[in-house]
Amino acid sequence: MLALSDTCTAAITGRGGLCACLNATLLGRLRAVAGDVRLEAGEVLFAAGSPADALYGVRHGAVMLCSWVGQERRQILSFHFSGDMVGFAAGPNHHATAIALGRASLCRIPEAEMDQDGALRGHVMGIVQRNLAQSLDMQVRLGRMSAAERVRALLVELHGRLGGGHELHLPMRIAEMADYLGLRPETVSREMSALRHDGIVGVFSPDGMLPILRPEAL
Amino acid sequence: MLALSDTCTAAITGRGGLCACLNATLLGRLRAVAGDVRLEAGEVLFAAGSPADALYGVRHGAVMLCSWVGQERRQILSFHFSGDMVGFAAGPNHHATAIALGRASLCRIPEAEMDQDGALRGHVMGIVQRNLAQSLDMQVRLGRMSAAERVRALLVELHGRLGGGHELHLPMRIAEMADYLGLRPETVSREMSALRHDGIVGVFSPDGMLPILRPEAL
DNA sequence: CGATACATTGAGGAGGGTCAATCCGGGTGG
DNA sequence: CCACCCGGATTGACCCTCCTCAATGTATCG
Repeated sequence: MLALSDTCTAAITGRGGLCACLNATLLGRLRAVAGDVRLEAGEVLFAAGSPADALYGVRHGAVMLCSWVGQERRQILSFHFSGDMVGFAAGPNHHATAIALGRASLCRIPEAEMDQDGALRGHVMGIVQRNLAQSLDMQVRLGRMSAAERVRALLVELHGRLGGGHELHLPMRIAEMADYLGLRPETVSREMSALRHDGIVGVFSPDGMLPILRPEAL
Repeated sequence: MLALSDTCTAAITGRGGLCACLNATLLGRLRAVAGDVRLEAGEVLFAAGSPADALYGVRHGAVMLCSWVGQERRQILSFHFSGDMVGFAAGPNHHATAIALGRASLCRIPEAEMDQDGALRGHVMGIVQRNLAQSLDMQVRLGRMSAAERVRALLVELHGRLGGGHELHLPMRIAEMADYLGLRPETVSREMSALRHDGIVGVFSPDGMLPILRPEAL
């Protein structure tokens, strides 16, 4: 259980994950040191302030990175799905809290492993840069887009990251979408209703399924 | 002019800049390959879509990273002052435009140089991670803070980054602060007036000087 | 079948956007 | 030396988007 499972390799190899493009030697080294983490919905992977001593690769499920202003106002900084990495920190400690959105399994790569391998570092560098680009995108949405535009942008993003098609399985609730988009749940719900009335999406079923009737209209 | 000047070294060594903590050998190598860029106010360092083939270190002056929604709505993603680095991109091309806020001078380090040195790469990695943390902070501000809180947060940030004291030299106009904070210039001006009425700051003179009367009250 | 959790919808209010007038300092030209 | 102008900051009045609060609907679970 301490080695990267085959399913992990399959999952993490896709879409620019950590293990993609690594040669057999490196992959073997990683398998040898990677730990295994399993979380239930709502469980904390790491908390803000805790030591940042490992990177995590999402095998199955989804994880979100959260930050709080006071005790009440939550901002979700990012969603991480199968194949994504979480756990980067600028300093010795995490500045945000990572929480599982549903049942999730991840592999854990100790920080120390990074220091020993140049190719690995370079690879991780690319991932961090993509995370940065993603965060800058969010700055634009939060700073300059209307509620309707933000909801559409989220659906476009998730449609792309979760593999397109005419049905989208959203692993989060309306409340999480709202806290990601800097809106209230009621506002997100209203915008979703508007998209439904325009025939762009279908009904958002409680199990997270959202039919995308006209993907191009998003 | 193609070597890092002493003033550059002095500037970039501070506060986690690129050259800080590099040993003499590395610093020498960098001096040998670093180019020199001088910009007037409003000039473009690089544009969105142009090839990302170099990193830049700000010697003097200030640079901002901008993104546009349509042709009208501008979002300023970050400000970069003396000692900061700009130019990271997730792909082969820039996703945003870098513009000088006033007269600025920078050193230019070709991308190719990165690939040849592990220590250099590791150093740059730390800088990218700090940029990411900064961007995530902005997500929180833009998503969950009121206009008053955003303006105060900006002043706290600039007060810290521009070297504290009881007077702050802001290299940008109200319009740029607004586009950074996701607000309108009128709103920023109103909040600054409120801070002035509360005796926390003084009058914002046209040359960019802002007295900070009670730094602790921010 | 009630209880709970969440989505949805409605009504009303507030924060910040929009538009416009005024102010203010600096540069220019007579 | 002064009048004029120009760009940007400031302030006011009004309005709109989104928030707030509350009621209702709906699916899941004990």
